Amino acid sequence: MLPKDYADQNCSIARVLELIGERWTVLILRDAFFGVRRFADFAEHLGVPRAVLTDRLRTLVDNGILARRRYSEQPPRDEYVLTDLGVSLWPVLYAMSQWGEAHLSAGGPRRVFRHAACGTGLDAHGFCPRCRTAVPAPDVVMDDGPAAPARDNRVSRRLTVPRRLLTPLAD
Amino acid sequence: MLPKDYADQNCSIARVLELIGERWTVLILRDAFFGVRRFADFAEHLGVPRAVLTDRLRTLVDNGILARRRYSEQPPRDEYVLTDLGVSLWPVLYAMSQWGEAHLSAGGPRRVFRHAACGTGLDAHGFCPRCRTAVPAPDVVMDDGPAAPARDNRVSRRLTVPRRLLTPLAD
DNA sequence: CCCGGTAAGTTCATTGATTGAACCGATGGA
DNA sequence: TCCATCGGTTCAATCAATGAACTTACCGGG
Repeated sequence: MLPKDYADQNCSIARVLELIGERWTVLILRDAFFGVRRFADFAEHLGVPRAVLTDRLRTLVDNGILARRRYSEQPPRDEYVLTDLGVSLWPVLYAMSQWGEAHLSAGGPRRVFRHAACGTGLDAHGFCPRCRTAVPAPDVVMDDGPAAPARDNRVSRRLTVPRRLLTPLAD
Repeated sequence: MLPKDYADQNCSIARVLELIGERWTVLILRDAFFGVRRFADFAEHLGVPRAVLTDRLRTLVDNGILARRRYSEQPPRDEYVLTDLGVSLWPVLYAMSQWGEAHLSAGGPRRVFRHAACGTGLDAHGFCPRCRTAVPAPDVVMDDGPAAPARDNRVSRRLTVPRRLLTPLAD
């Protein structure tokens, strides 16, 4: 979105939008929750221009939402993983997902989310109805729903389900 | 943000972002929940360029999130109010607000939200801990928190608290 | 040694969006 | 008559996004 700042500094929603409100940023975070970590995988999966991806990853790292980690010294290679602060954004993403599934997806949900501990589907608020507890992102398992889309690119095919959130993509 | 579309059509989050992901849109919705309805009030409160406001309001109306209603025939004057579909976006806004208050606001929350029926503060998920129930936007009362900002413009001053969400601004 | 491939970027010209100031038309009030 | 309000539109200048090409470092094979 935006030149990114909102003068309307007083509101916490405006402050959040300054961190995650730019175009592509929320989709980058969604992919990070699903296990995408590498620059090339984000670029291929999202179709985002590489220059924009570079900028967004840098902003997220600067704000402590992602961490850049070296996973290979020779050759030098970095990956981007959600920090604890980043993981705590899950309720925002989940709320968007649920609204979209409820109001924009004819034929049922594309994806469903379950409590890893018991396998029960989460409710609209991210609670496990069986355990009567809020389920944080690391305890969520994602699976295909009845309206699951075709996996039409290499990254999508590596994004196998059922899959626990934050589990890195296999090669 | 953006040219507004995301080719990655398969994901419900991407679809939601196509509706509410452009710059300013979420802040327009926030104001609509707080009771702002008129073009001039949105423009003054947000500091958004009028041409952009026109475009965003039109997009939201076209997608059924806001409704345009005539509130005066002579002179002809329209206002913008949330539809039921728009009101159902509250959990998305609430999740953003809670994350911002928890992680970006030193000195406690700027705003607090209570269950209108019992006066109890809502938890991080929008539940009333006393009634053990999810609280929809029309049953939420907003109030100043310990870090409440100064009211530095005319619209802010008309945004009195405590205030039930969706209650229109008085003149 | 040379060639091809992968990963993670950078550069740059073109296109598109945002900004802010100015303008407009209808009405209402002093 | 003059000024103000409301709800916009218009337009030039600025800023951001796009996509293709290029770069650097390394690895593996022949």
